[in-house]
Amino acid sequence: MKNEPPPDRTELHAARDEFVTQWGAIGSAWGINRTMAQIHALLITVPNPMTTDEIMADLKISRGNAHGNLRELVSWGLVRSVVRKGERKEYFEAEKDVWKMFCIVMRERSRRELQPAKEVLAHCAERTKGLRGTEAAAFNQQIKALRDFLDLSDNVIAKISRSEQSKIIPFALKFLK
Amino acid sequence: MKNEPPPDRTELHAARDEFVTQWGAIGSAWGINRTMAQIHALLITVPNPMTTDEIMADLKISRGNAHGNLRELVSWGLVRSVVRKGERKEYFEAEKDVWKMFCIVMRERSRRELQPAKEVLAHCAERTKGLRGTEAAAFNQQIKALRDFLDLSDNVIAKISRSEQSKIIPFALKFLK
DNA sequence: ACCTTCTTTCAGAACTTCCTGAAACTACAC
DNA sequence: GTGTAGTTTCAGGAAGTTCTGAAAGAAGGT
Repeated sequence: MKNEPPPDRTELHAARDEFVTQWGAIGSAWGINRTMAQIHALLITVPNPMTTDEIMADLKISRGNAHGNLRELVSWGLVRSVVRKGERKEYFEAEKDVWKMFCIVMRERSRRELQPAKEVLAHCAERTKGLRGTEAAAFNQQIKALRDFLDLSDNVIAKISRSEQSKIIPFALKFLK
Repeated sequence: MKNEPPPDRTELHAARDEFVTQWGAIGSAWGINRTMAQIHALLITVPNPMTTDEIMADLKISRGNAHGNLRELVSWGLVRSVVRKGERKEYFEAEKDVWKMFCIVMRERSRRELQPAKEVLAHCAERTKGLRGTEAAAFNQQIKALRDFLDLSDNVIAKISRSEQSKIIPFALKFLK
């Protein structure tokens, strides 16, 4: 019941493997754990939800590794855990819509990295705002420029990711150039 | 000639130190080497170009470390080296315009990370395009969605960073939401 | 209560990335 | 050529990150 020989299964499997491997490498460059990127790559190109054990076997990784990274992906909202009725095992499936993936990542990165950055800047501005002298003025101005920029980024991300549709960007693109 | 006592130099210096430290930490989260982020933070908040030795002393880092990261910043285009006539030392100064910084970073990351990703996807699409079966079809479709998304991103980055002015974004922002 | 299946945790190992300090190199001046 | 000021390189070590495997913890079934 599990093995009607599917056409070109081997080649498809190999291609997916390549994608998973390479995607992991690319993830690293963006500050994302390699295994996490691999699990994600696997789940978005696979037709059905997978269990921890299947993922372990497929990627040849340990239980602890698979477990931790799956939790992380779930906490980002990129992966959901699904339970099939009558089964105790937990299955995992990824959000496959590329646009939604993008919005999730932007929202999360904004929350996790832009906000802290803004606080740092606010604090620096606070402690130097009373200082006199041209050097202090220049420092303050630079900090302000950075703050304004981050506020703007925040805004863009919020707006883009609220409008849950991909048509917006090609549309807005027309106004640029 | 070097030490007219500047107002609040100490507090300003401390605030800059805080900024440098924290910015380094934030850089890490974005896949950027901590020291590189710190040197950059230092150079964008300092009034005059600095030498390698001054940077080493300020950040308490080794010559090799300072040297390598300065080269890297120069190769990104975020820092320029300037030579003062009659002096043999090399001075470094950062691009301070936040908008230009942003464009540089986007262009570089696109070149260094988006392009490789696109090649990976192109190759995966190539090897599976002839396969039959619904699973292969789904795989192909997903790869295509990713490619389209990266192409779009490329476009956005190219257009935004070509129009060398920050007014564009707030303007385009009006059309969203 | 006990067994089975699945999940979670975590100490230490493996790996990767980054940094240091010293030596080699370059270029100019005398 | 010798000296001096500055730059570049790199082997080895330190620090940081990720992974493993085993053990402990749920949760349900009989």
